[in-house]
Amino acid sequence: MKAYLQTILKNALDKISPEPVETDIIIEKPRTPEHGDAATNLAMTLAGVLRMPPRKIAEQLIANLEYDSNKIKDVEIAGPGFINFRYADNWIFDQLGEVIKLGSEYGKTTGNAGKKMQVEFVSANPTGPLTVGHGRNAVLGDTIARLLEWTGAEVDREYYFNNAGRQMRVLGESVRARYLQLLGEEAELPEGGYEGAYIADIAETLLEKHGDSLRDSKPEDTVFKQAAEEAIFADIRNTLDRMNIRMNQFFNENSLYEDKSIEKVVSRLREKGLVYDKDGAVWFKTTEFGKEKDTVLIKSTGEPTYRLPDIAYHISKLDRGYDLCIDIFGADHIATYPDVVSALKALGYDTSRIDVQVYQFVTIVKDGQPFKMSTRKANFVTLDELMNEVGSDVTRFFFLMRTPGTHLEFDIAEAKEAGEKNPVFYLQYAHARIHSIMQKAAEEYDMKTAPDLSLLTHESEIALMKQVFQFPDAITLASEHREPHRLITYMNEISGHFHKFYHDCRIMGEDAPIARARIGLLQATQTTLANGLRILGISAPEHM
RNA sequence: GCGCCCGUAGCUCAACCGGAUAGAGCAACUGCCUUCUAAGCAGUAGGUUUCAGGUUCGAGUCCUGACGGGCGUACCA
Repeated sequence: MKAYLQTILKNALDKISPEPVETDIIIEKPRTPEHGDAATNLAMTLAGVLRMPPRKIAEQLIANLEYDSNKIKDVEIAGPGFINFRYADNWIFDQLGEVIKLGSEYGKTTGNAGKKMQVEFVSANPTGPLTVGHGRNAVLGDTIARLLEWTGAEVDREYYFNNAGRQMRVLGESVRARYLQLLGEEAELPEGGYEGAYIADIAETLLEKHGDSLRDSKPEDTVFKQAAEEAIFADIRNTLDRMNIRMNQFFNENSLYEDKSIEKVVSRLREKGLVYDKDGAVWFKTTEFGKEKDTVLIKSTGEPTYRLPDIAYHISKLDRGYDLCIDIFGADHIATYPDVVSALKALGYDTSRIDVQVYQFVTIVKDGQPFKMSTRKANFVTLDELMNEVGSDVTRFFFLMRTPGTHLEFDIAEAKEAGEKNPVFYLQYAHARIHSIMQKAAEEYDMKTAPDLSLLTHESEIALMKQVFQFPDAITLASEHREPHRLITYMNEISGHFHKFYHDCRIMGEDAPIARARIGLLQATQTTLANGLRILGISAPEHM
């Protein structure tokens, strides 16, 4: 419908304008029902270009507007120059029939059909369990991937990690210390070691597996680190699994060293004259790209900084042929990606294929106080703990319901108490209620007969139908902005319209034709709710 | 110091490239279950969108400055 309105408006515009006008035609759903079902501000945006008052332009547009009366019932000028449209009844009923027919496919669009995309997210190094601090990243990345899938794209979910750095070395040494302690030896955690109880657990399984044969091990022996990495990754995968997140690939930073891509990046940049040696280190001329200082790529110790593998990693992504690569980054990475983009651009890559989404940090509030988390010091609330308390639906919903760009306050106590008050239940309850009615109705009415949907004339029925039709637009909007909360806003609205309808209109006890028509509307609504919840990765329960 | 992000009801947050009367939930108050799930519905109250200017037909949204908060600004990741 949106596209249809844009087309007929464009045609009308071509007729009244002496010269072709290039402009985006914006169709919005007005806030208040009195302003119709759809509206455009086209006449107002054109006032400057055409040098005419907006209302005058609107009049001419309408005079030249050719539309199908089976789709549009009414067009009017309102306010300072808005053009408001009202949908024809026939169109509404036809659409509802379509929704019922499409079922679990309803809402899928083709905007990104044929495109291969990748979302990289979580990407926490395996030094400890996933905490609520990782939660926002994990849920945003997965849901954005789902949204893109619904717009037709083929999407890979990738987890990037590094198991070779100093962090991991300290992790291994921490496990070794705990292992020796279990053997009764005097052993201390290394400087900055990991204090969490999970380290001792890993040491214990090593003891069961190897007995005391590792007593004479050296700190640099990798058996401890490997055991830790395996155990922690198993834990992380399990946590992600509980949240309905399944990665397609875990990408090890180390492979970029093994296949020499790191070296190649440096030599390629050097060829371009963007790299030089100074004080034993290798520098990247970021001043060429407007930065105040150049940046070190390889330290004088010979160890690269994280930027270098980051560049090589993004080259790998682009070389793998993705049309679009989305990075989900916390605000702490905000300063790093411009260097990556600069390097890629300098090497001739099309950086429009890279899309960095930065979300703001979550402030954890515990016992009424801001709570600073540290994996090393084992000051954290894990996602598993949170899910044990409130389940994965509430966990996902909580991280999705707010704009990624604003700070989010996460009060542990509040989340745990959420229980019946949680807004996710508002959506799920609507779904469960419909299921319950449908079951009862199936006993009473013949569900096989085709419903006469034109019997749906109640104010609440009309409002609900129109809300159902907004679903594909809501998905498109959320996926284009990479903002899942926009879909949640929509889901809240449709749930509200359903609950109102439920209150105003009955099924059971009504005459068969009207009951049958309402069941059709319920079916479409339930489909929409179920599909929306599926995109959000939240269950659509049949009973509550 | 400099850069990026944020500031909306008592609290947590919406507001679709700048559009019509800034909306929800929680908390408070008032009604609605002998009838399909009251985890619901209807209503009342709550706002100088942090502040001061500017841009224009129109600003919560864009620009400048101030104030407040977060994050960067490493040969840490």
